[in-house]
Amino acid sequence: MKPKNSLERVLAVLEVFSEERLEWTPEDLMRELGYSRPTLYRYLKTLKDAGFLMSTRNSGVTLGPKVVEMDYLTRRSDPLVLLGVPYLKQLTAAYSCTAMVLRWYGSKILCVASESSTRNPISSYPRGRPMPLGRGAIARSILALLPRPRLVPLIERNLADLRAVGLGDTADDVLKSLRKVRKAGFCVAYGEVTPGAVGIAAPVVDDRDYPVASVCVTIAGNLVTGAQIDQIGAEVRRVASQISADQASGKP
Amino acid sequence: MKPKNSLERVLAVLEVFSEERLEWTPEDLMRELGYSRPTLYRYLKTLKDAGFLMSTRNSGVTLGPKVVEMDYLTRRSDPLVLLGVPYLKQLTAAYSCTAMVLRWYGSKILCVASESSTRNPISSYPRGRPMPLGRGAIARSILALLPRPRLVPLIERNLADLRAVGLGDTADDVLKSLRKVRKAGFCVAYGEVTPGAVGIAAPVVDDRDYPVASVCVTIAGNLVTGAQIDQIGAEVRRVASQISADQASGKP
DNA sequence: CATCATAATCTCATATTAAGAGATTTTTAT
DNA sequence: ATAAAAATCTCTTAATATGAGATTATGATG
Repeated sequence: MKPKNSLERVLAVLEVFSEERLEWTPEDLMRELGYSRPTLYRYLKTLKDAGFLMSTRNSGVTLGPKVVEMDYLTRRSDPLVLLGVPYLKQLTAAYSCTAMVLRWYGSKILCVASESSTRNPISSYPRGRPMPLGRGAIARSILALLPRPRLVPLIERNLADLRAVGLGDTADDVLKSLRKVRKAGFCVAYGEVTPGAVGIAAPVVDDRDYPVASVCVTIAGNLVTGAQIDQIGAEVRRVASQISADQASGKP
Repeated sequence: MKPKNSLERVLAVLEVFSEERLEWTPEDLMRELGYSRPTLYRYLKTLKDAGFLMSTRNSGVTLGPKVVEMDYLTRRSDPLVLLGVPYLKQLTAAYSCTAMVLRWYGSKILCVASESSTRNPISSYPRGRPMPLGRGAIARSILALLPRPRLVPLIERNLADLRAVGLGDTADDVLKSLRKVRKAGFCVAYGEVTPGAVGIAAPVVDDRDYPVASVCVTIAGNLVTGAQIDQIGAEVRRVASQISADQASGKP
């Protein structure tokens, strides 16, 4: 997993930025990445000139405006966003809720589109914030479709969380639970990510039935009955499979 | 301006994506950038693995999810966003308008934060979309503070637009107009970017009085009188200089 | 399902150029 | 004005990025 060529080494600089560490000094970067002083400064200069990084007043660096510009372009080009948003609007029109499309990439779940019809949306996962793998309907709707060899290590890495939300004590139990999710075609979770919020999610798949995203409706728990949840679930599943089909056929 | 080292050459791949061209085929990239087939594919592989690009179904590439993730981090780290948003909320609470902070970077103006208190905001420039340099209060509020040698080529490149909005016929006339803007400390424009919308903008500067951003209030023209515009202008100027001060002192 | 067309990867010799130690210059703080 | 810290420069050497062409995947089509 260690960067080999100089291309990967430059990009590795951008990898170290995280919610926990939004700003880095050259000194710390040298230590973290093991680059020599001239090399690191060369990299930083290149990345700053391209707008990926910018300097802070304390001679540190942060992510820069080029990122903002590219994200705007992503909003206009990502097929899941373009296809998804109209459906999300349908869902938020029908229910007082937050509706989202979340991408499965690397081993992360990332919100890419979000619509709300409630005054103060309860979701704490806006566009771009990675979601936990071990909690919530979204994660499970995706995990349920992963091939076993890919799935097992992920389960093991998140077993504590998965256990906490009652998916089973052992990895095998979790696998069994996920098989049920797979069969149902959607997944419901009560307050696992946000207290008081019910999550209802269904997977979006590519032409090989591999999961690429999830559609999720988040709604205040005290607003819905069990029957309504089933109804919403069916609708979310419909939307997700619709997006899957649109996507596979190159709709937009 | 041509990329020299391999670092810049990889990053140049990301530069070709624009609102006009959101998807590229390897073939077109080879032609556009002049890279050989193996080299280009090597670059694409690296960028895809890092999540900066992703493949489309027609064997093309688009910007990828890593961009989305980084933008989220940018929203949490950019001092102008962090400092600016509370002020923007003040402004939108006081008037029925859209209030924004826009960065000056490269030779572009980029919205980085935006708040609205109107039902259907009229602004067509959301976060990440570059604004034209020759039109609007925002552009002028920034141009007015640029040192002459930096400014003149920009004026010449945008003279058609600048003339169209009545800034003057020659570059010299434009310079004179900008001097007035500089003196006033804020700038007003009527429907230059969006028909029917009045833009009121003031510059944010660094500790050397170099412009780094602009604060702008956009409001429907039929909602405000001349006197109110002056009042808003004073307030926008106050906010901009407040952000400038906060920023220079490392407030957040 | 075989065949063809297109897309992507591989091989390998060579020239290019990244890298780093250490010195030097520039910037910032006091 | 002076010291401390930050950033850049120089130059040699080893490392590696490059591209022509061949090869292998992948996908489309009848």
